[in-house]
Amino acid sequence: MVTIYDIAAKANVSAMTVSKVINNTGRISEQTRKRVKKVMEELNYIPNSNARSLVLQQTQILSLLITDITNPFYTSLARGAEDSAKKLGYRLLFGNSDEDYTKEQDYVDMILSTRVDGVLFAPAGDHSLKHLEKLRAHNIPFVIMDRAVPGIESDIVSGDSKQGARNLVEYLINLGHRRIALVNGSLDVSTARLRYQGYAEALQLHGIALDEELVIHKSYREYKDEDQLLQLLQQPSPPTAIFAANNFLAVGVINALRKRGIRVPEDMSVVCFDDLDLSSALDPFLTVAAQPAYQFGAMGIQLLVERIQGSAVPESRKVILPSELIIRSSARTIGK
Amino acid sequence: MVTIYDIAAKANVSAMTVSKVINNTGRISEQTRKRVKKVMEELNYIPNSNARSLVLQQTQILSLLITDITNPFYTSLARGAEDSAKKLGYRLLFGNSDEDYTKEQDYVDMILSTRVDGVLFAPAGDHSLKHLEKLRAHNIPFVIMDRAVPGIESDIVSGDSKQGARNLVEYLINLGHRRIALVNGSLDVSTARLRYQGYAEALQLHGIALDEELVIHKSYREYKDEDQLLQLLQQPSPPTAIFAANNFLAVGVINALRKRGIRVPEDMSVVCFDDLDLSSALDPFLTVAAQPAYQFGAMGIQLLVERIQGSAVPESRKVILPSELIIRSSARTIGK
DNA sequence: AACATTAGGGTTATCGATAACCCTAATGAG
DNA sequence: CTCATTAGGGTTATCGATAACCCTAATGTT
Repeated sequence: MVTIYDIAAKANVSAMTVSKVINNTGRISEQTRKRVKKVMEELNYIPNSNARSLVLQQTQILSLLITDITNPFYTSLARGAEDSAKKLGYRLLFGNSDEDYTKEQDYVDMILSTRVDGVLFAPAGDHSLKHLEKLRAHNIPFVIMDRAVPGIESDIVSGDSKQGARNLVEYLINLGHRRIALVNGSLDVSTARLRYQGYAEALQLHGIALDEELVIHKSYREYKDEDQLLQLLQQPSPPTAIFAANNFLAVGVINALRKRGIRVPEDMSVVCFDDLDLSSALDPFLTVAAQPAYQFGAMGIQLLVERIQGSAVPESRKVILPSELIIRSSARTIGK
Repeated sequence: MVTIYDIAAKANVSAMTVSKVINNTGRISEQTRKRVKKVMEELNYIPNSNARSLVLQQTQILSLLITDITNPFYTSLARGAEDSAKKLGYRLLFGNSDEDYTKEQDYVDMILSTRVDGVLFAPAGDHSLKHLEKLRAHNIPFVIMDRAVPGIESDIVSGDSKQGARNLVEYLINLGHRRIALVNGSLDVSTARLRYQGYAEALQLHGIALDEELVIHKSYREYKDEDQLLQLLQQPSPPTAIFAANNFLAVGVINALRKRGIRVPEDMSVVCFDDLDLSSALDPFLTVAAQPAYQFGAMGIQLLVERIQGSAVPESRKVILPSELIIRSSARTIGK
């Protein structure tokens, strides 16, 4: 690999002069500058960012840790983050924890040893606390995405899970549904708790008793376990509608229903949080509370960079992006 | 940040001893080793991989450059690559070129300056040649994914686009279709050329003349331009079936058709390359030639690491993964 | 004319870790 | 008892780039 010393030798200057040309600092005559630049091109010089980072104590790299790269919500978020990072002059190091705390821990160590300038962190859940504390202990700025983690104060960009859930459930109630089931994510994820609360509030507001028999808490990703769903349906007074707490759960629920010959929406209404992008483009079927995932990422990077550059207020900032109720055809009036 | 010198001072040894403990090299007594390790934990030491990379001349980082992070094909591929990289002890630096040569170039420079050990490269198209040549000029090993680039010899993992296309078109022919349109990607992408060839061969094999009026070449991502499609349909002898060269194009085509009140598959059959994952899980509708995207990534990393570690044969290796024809309901027998 | 500036560039130390080599006391061999 | 080994660890130089400071000749000032 060619280094600034190679350039220096060939251009008959010192390495420092080359460095000054590269960074546009110091006093260099136009003549010398041109000569150096020409040699740089001839030798195909590419600066070594490891060496640079070592002395500058900064890398111009941000890390984005998401929990599921196959989920459209996170890939849209990633694109928002990437575009925003690029605009601000940062590179992005992606990580994918697969909703797995062990993988998440590995990534945190990797992040620390890479000395990234900051982290956009979508936590797997409440137990991510110690990973965030580790980042903080090492003074790495971070912004939390999507899921709040009790016990940690920080900038965060999230959706309005409670309100979104309320909107969906009220929509179902307005269609005449009274027995509404909730297929939720794990309760150690903040969004799952809030969606549960929104669900409960909507019911209460309309004088409907919350029946815990109608609520399942599993994981946002285990959308293939059908046993619990079966139990749900075999109750004396089964639900007429199901609120799935995210897109993957909705797909799992609908698949399971169809396998049993239960049609959606004819026999069962289904709504969910998060849109499906391509799916919905192909077939506008699922009624959802869609979140502006791209904005999540773009906004997150912006907050993060402000934090890194010290231009942010000292207090932590909470950005809550509203979700949009998109009514399609997976739910219908009860009885008809 | 804590360095090995801090550890050394507190443990009353030299920095070199700490380094030896970390890397398990040299001769260190069990007693000293334990003492050093204890101090490392107390101080929460994390090695600086930039410093390490500088002297070792290797980073343990691989780069994965894809062309569209919102396409399920590439996200599955990314997961395969990630799992495989992790297993082999490498970190993964993602990049997303958005099918844009300029972005791709930026990423190549970034990759070079990061001094990654190797690159898994999904090229935007034929003009990626100069980017690959640049990598080669700098002696960075790479494996090409999905799309071959004329003019460059290298390891490559790709699908069998020609065969997959033939299968799809023959399937349509067997259903009785004779007027079959092709909505293709840009011809400066190898897979688009091969899918076109497969399409042509299938027609020829069955004695059907290829009518260029039925062929559109656009981009794999511009699936929203409906004008050309309109022309296609307004011909004297319009097509009865459409072969879309990838999943996004299929979605665009179907949307455009529906907007005009043309039903799929009743009025028009549609098939395509690449599956839609979530969509297909929700609604097994599109008949597709599905590629094993996860294997693409996993296999790619494996080839790459073999290349890096010098355990590969000197000749470049071409891995071709077959696609699978999945028949669902977006195409039907003509006339019925 | 004498001194102060400044343009243009060079020297040296440093970031954190490791390779290559060196050193010393203790142990072993004969 | 004497010399050779070895266990255990330390010294020094190096990776590539930059910060901080230094140096010299030319230019400007009064």
